[in-house]
Amino acid sequence: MAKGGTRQSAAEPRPITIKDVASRAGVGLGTASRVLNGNENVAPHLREQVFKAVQDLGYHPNSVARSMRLGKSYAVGCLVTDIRQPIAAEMIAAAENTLRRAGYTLIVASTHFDDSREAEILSLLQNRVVDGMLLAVNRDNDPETARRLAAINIPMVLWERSPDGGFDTVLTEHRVGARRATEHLLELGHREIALVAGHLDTWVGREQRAGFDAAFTARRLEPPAGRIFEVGAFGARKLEALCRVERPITAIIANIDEIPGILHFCAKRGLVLPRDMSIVSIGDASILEVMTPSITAVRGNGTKVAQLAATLLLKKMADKQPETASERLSVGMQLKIRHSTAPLNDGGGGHV
Amino acid sequence: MAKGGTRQSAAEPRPITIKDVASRAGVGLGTASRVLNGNENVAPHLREQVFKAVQDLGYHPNSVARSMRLGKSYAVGCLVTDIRQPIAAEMIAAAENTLRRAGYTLIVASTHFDDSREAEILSLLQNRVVDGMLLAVNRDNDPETARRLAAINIPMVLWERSPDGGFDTVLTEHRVGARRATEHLLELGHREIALVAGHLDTWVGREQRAGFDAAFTARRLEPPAGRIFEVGAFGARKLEALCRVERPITAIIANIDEIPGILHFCAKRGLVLPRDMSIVSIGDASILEVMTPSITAVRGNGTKVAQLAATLLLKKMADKQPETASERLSVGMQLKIRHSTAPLNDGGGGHV
DNA sequence: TCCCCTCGTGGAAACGTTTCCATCGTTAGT
DNA sequence: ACTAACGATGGAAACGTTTCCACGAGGGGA
Repeated sequence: MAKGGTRQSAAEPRPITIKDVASRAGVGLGTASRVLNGNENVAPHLREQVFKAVQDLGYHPNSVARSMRLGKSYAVGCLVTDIRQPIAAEMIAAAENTLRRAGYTLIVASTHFDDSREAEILSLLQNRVVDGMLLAVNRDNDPETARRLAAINIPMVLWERSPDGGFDTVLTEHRVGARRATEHLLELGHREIALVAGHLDTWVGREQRAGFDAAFTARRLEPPAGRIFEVGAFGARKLEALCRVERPITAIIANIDEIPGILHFCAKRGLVLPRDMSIVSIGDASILEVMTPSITAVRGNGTKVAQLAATLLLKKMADKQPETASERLSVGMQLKIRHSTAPLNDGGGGHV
Repeated sequence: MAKGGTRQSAAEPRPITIKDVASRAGVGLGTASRVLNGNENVAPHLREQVFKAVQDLGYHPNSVARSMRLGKSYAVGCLVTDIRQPIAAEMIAAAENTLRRAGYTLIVASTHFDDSREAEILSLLQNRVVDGMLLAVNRDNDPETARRLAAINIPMVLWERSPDGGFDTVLTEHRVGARRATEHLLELGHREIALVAGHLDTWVGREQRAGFDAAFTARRLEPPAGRIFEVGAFGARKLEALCRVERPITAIIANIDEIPGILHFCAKRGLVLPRDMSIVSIGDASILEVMTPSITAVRGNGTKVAQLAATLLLKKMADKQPETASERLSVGMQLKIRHSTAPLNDGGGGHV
């Protein structure tokens, strides 16, 4: 119908630019820009006029244009496996906090264990949409990913990933954590201990296994064979099998995500904690404290890790010369002994 | 020392632009741009040459420049109160998923209950750094915030916030959820029920109270006075008081965040669940299923809420005419009856 | 008194992209 | 065979900002 109508009449209002501000304030572009950026060398009355024009027009600077001119986006990317993991959320929150204070915004992305997404996100990076990157993707033995990472030439800090790649890394002492958990159980007399740890192709998973083994070998004990599993590749069937073998397990060290399933299994099978089974969680949460029985756990400090990582990233981004050597920071773990672990019960097992 | 050294020698490598690609491919800028944007009207051999040049040079388009030219950033902001709340993380994950599929990235920010941060973030918006916004900030009775929101003229969808403001909203039926939880307890014979709900200045909190009251009044019962609390403003002391009054409470409906504290209190005081106290959680988690006893809960569906919100936002962003009326979508809640709720025990209370 | 330096100011240039416009070559139709 | 039309192509313009450069005024020192 209105095909021939005046197009101008329905035109959207043109956004207000710094030019509008300058002309309204009766000054040049340069002066307007200087005022807005806090440059001192401007006459006070002109400064006033510019501020008034900004008020009158409701001007908001276009930060995309600013980014373009400056070659900086003031955005930091953060790539995690899954935001829904409480530890990831904790770290994101802490990183965001630190970064925001420095004027950066955080762009969050999840890979959800999908490598193609990881590649997609990493390519976003190279589009310069971010000035730096926090990476918590954990598969670190994939040569393709490593190659891609090495090809990125923006500041980047890795979380919980092998520090051997020459990148800046911030990590939790998972090896020490796992070792301490294991030692705790060994001291209680347990020998038949199962470990449900991170994936083998992640640094975290390997460290956990190393700590587990170290606790045994330091006592001249043989680490139990066939008792080590990956998260996800574990469940009631595996547990059932472990309870049916000649020397059934009496203790489990498991990632916090696996704890609900394990408790469920124990309850169903009539195993009473900690009498028939001792359990240590890798990773802590307030709910573990108030369960019956409360669950012994090794706890990291995701907030601290993230703060360190963010601070390190800020440093790297501020650094003009990217020649400085890569840094490696680590944060300890703490064993919280509660009531899900008890001395080994020599009795005839937990069959009801 | 090297003050007078040749500056050029140490110059950082100039980024590769589309101009470089064009000249290397022996074509004009326009052609290069057309190839990269999938425009069909380009001779196949030129297309080849351009792709080859891209490969050779390792060219990555600068998306900031692209945003600037297009007036679109392909970024969506997401403002939540606290990423660490599992429900928030769930929603962020789902929203990110949906948005990424449409080519958008998600910028996440937390207010941490700090209004000044909220303002700060909202002003970021107006800098056009995002094309749309998902808002889950929940204080909705603050006139200042409402004014600011109304002043923003980019597409925006609100989560779990009063739908009366004329904005597009997606929300969970918290009123129904609270009502169902309350009815469940009433049917079990409980009358002295405490409610620990969201803040009064949030839509969620008000809806929860309304549902709670509605369950009572529908049965011609008087809603209990002095038994309704806000999350955070609750704790062992309040609980203690509620157990010491003339008619002590026999059941609690509480936000999932408060459940650990409540369980802790009950354990310490020797109250056995569900004999001495029935508990319903508002919000669900897998851990609630496997606790002893397992915890009855009303569960929402954050994923669905977020998907709806993201889809709605995409629609709004694609819409040229922002004249369409505001929409309101809602997602139901479900009561999961487990073992933390039981018929009222008429006995003499739970003192051990 | 003249010159030089400094400080404040305005405007052009540049950032890297997309799009529009003009041009050129080719093909088809009369 | 000539013209008209159309499709492919190259390059200028524009997006909104910051920065650099040039210029002018004013003041102080010689």
